[in-house]
Amino acid sequence: MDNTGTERTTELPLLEDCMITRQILDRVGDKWSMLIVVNLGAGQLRFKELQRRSSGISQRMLTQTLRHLERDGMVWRKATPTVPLTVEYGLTTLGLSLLGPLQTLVDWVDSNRGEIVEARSSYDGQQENIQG
Amino acid sequence: MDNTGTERTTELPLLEDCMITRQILDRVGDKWSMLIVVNLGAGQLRFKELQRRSSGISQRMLTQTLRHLERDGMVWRKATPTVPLTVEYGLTTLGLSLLGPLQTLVDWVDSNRGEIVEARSSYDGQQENIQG
DNA sequence: AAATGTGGTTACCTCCATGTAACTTGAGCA
DNA sequence: TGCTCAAGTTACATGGAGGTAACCACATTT
Repeated sequence: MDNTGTERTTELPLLEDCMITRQILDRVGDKWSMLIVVNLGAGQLRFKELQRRSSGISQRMLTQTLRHLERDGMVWRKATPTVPLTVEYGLTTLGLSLLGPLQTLVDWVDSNRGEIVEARSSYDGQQENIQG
Repeated sequence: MDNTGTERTTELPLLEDCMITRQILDRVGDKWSMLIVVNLGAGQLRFKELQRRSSGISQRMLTQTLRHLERDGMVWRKATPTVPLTVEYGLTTLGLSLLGPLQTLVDWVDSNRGEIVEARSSYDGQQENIQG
């Protein structure tokens, strides 16, 4: 209900929505976000434990990914001022609700991995024949 | 279970599968693939028509994205040697089967866009207070 | 004094996805 | 002679995602 300047209640919703959708899907499609969400799906975790379970991620990328997810309201962060510092991360209601759609996609990949791999070999084989 | 070199039928499926899953999700998450798949979802299209419907994509990226999707067995290509050349693109059975999971994800984003945008504003507001 | 552990930040570098623009092919058409 | 079309290919430039490694603060342990 906040109109900047003159009323624009239902104006060009498609273009802006499309951009936001793309931004969000970019997040879903980035290298670590989905892994983090899935890893937090089982329950809250501390930073180091989360890093251990997300094999290969660096501190820098874990922090960055968590910040992005926190900004988007998928993940909460709770720091306890013990020594050393204790920080817990977990999924918000929003984050939890993403697990379903995500799982649908992962299941699809699992079901079709064979066919995709086969298609790739087949395609690459063709290319060999065409090129040198 | 560890045979290096000899028979390896169901060996370390997790690691390799995980990588392939990631590769495929990377494709899903790239800038144009999903748009192309959705645009082809309604039926086969010629190159230029597909480009027109995928607002903003360049010839180069359209070709590249289509090649990737073709390689993964999602899209078929049929060139007819007319003059000028006529090329039709469409979704394979595999590509069509992806539409469902994709739609699930897009629907989730549509349902939660408001909450995400709000979370972002809120988060950015906090940051302003903390930083200068 | 020095190492350890947690949860970061910062500087720096590299590679790749993407963008822009020019060129190609081959027939038709002016 | 040159322009146009479709469907690309190629060369070149660039931004940003991601990686590496060093640094920090603080208290405890060795």
